[in-house]
Amino acid sequence: MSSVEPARRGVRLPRKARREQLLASAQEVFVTRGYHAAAMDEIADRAGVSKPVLYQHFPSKLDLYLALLEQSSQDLVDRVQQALDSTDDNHHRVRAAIEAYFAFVDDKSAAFRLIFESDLTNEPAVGSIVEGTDQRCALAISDVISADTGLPEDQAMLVATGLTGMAQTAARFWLREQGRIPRDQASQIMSVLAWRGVSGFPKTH
Amino acid sequence: MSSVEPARRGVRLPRKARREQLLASAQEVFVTRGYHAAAMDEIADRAGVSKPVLYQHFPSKLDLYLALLEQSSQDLVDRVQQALDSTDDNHHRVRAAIEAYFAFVDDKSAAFRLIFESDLTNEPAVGSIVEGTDQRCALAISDVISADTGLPEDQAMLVATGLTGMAQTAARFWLREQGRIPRDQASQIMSVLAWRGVSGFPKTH
DNA sequence: CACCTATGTTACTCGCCAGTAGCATTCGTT
DNA sequence: AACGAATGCTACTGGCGAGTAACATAGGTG
Repeated sequence: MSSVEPARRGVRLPRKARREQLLASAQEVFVTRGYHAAAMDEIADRAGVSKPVLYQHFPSKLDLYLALLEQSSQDLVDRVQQALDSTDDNHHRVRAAIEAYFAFVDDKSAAFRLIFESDLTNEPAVGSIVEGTDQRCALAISDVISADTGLPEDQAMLVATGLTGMAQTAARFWLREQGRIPRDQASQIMSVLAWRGVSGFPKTH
Repeated sequence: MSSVEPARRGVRLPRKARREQLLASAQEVFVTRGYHAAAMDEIADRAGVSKPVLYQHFPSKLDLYLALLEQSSQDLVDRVQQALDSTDDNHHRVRAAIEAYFAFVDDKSAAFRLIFESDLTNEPAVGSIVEGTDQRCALAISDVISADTGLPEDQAMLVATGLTGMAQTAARFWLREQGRIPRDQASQIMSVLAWRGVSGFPKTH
């Protein structure tokens, strides 16, 4: 695992490559320590570089964090959107969307911690990204629900939000208990649960 | 609202009463600012008292926070347990348990922010309380599911955890959007969704 | 090869805030 | 009324960590 040991010092890198490396280091540190306990010195160290270099690439700790957060947010939203677009059978849609949450949580980058376990949600910029992520996923799901059931928008959005919460929580639980249940089976069970729930609402056509 | 304006200074209180008042002040501050942005000075101020007095009652900021966290954790677990004990009709159980989440989130103390939106989950003591809360609720639900369906324990726990996540997320969403859907109706919709989901698993008897 | 810019370093400052030392005041008790 | 214990206050320390000033060197280019 190259990601665990810090990079060697004294190696010069072109600006763009250094930036990418710094983002990777920052992601590891933020993900394991959280925002508050993460030290800019540690992030720099892990990239084999000193702190001022870090500040040549990012104006502040918050900006660095936001860059990573936005990236992870978009990643999740994309995964969910792709899952919904991957078929037009709603049963399969549910299956794919829930699997998307499991895959996101199972990603080795642990990016999900930034979104689902941020310790800076009181910072407005962070809060709005975190809430926005959930909202964008829920909106995509809600559109499908609205289109294929008689539920008014408000209620469809409530149901969709509940389902994202279910998927997220179940996926994180599965990750903690890894080994007891295979991923396929876990996400399958949750899909069955969710599908039985939503498929019972009145059809419009 | 007496809870908004700080208490008058210069009023002496017996130890026990002061402690309760400090806990109440701390709850307000932690809930609105989060752990990190909460200043011990502000907590003391809000109780109409100076900081050293606060330290006569609690040895550290963390201890103070933990005291509140444990209280809120127990509160939620109790509500869920009581909901499950309130009937032996599983349909009603689901309804009552989900309503418990909505009621907890709707409580004016906003205690739910401590549990569901803590910004100190990296502190082990805090993390274990927060996870433990979810786990204790899920366990209580899982027992019911296990007893009345053919699901093995692992899977029942997964389903139960997913349901707690759904209830929690939906309740918080409802709170943000307050006014658009009455609480009864919102928790009713989620109950229908959840009940259709779980009631489909094979019965043992 | 000499110069100049990119990249990088060491060693600070500066503000914030949890926690404390030492002193003042009220109030019940005798 | 006088004393002691409980309650409270002002004013500090000490450490941590984000952000910076000033200096150093590699390496491409004429």
